[in-house]
Amino acid sequence: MMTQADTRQRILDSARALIYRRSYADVGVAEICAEAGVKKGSFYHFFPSKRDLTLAVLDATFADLKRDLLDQAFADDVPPLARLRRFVAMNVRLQGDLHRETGILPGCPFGNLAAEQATQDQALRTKVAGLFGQVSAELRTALREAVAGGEIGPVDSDATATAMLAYLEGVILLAKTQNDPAVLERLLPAMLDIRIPETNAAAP
Amino acid sequence: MMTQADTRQRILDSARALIYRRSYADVGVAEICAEAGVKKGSFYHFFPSKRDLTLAVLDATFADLKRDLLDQAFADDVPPLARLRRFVAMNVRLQGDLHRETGILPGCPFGNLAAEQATQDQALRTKVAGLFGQVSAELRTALREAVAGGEIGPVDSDATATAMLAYLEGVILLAKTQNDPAVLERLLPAMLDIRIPETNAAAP
DNA sequence: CCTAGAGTTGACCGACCGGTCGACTAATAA
DNA sequence: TTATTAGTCGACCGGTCGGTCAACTCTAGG
Repeated sequence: MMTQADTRQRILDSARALIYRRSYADVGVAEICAEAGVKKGSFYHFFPSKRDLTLAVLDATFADLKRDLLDQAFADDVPPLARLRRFVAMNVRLQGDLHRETGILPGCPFGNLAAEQATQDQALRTKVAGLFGQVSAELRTALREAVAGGEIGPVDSDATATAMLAYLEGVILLAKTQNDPAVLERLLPAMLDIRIPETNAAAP
Repeated sequence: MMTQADTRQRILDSARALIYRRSYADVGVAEICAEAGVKKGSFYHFFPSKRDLTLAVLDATFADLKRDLLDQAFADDVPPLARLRRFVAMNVRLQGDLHRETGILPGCPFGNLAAEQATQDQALRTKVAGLFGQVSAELRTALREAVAGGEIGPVDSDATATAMLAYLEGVILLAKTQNDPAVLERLLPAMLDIRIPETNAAAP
């Protein structure tokens, strides 16, 4: 058959789409296999468990996110603050496109999984925590460069970056709850104004 | 027996605790019944379905939240901004206490459910959306009074209230992902600085 | 005292869960 | 040619899922 050894990839793709549009617990191995046109025996040839598959899905999702969103938004062809604006605009557009195409606003694949599984599966929790860390690192770099370039005053770039990520996640969650991309359009630009000042740890 | 007609309440309490510490999908009716010391048949005497039980759980959770958190934080014994500060402090303390007692940071019961079920169950989604609306209404009132009293400059109090709620949800989600209440302590106070200005819809 | 209905019980349902396994096929390497 | 091995397949596992049901007990009202 023309279906060579990309079986693993098809499983990965199906799982990613299904879990993203629904949830981890609500999508079974059997359904993933059916979508991928693969039998269950083959599934367990490539992945030792549904959990391990999900870990791989997270990595694949982040790889695409980095290529299509982070690397584009934070490219240094514009000043740091403009990169942040671009990042906001791309997030708004992304969820808006998804909503227009599917009728649902699926939210953030990482946030969704964390909310669902963080208290039950430490491996999934720490994996998501690591990916969040990579996103906030991009924000932090942009913030540092904005401070260094005098675009903004001094801030705790680490805390501010995390706060911006938190705000992004929260706005996306609210938009998902209302199934309305307009929430993102109205609220997300305020992410750019978040500032957490440095704590001067200067003891007497 | 002394277990009179509070059966319904025991089911409600067990379900609430289990779903909050784990997730909607991972907690089964059988487990809820076992915790409540009730047989499955009795469960379905009081609730037509697991979904309807969850709707009731959400209402009960919000009722307690309103009594123990919203009514306390937004009492008018202090100026509006001080109420917001109190609201922040109470949220930080609440999640911190939960983490200290159980070792896990369970996050927001509404946000968790929305992230898990918003794309699959419209009744649950709109229910959570309504509860979020009630929380942001409290924030909005405080903001309006802060503006009216001159504590802060003019803002779009509706958008700002929603943005504050989004930030709260996002910070709680990040803290849950890292299972670390320190995230809340460090980031949540910045909620008070969020401002979304009015859009002057003045057409020419 | 009798009846009606609320509440309780536990056995039971079909479907599905994540995961296993041994038989098989096809390609590769010695 | 033969031995090895990665990949495929589908039947199968015990357990659990949400939900049903007929029979039962208890209690309040007439």
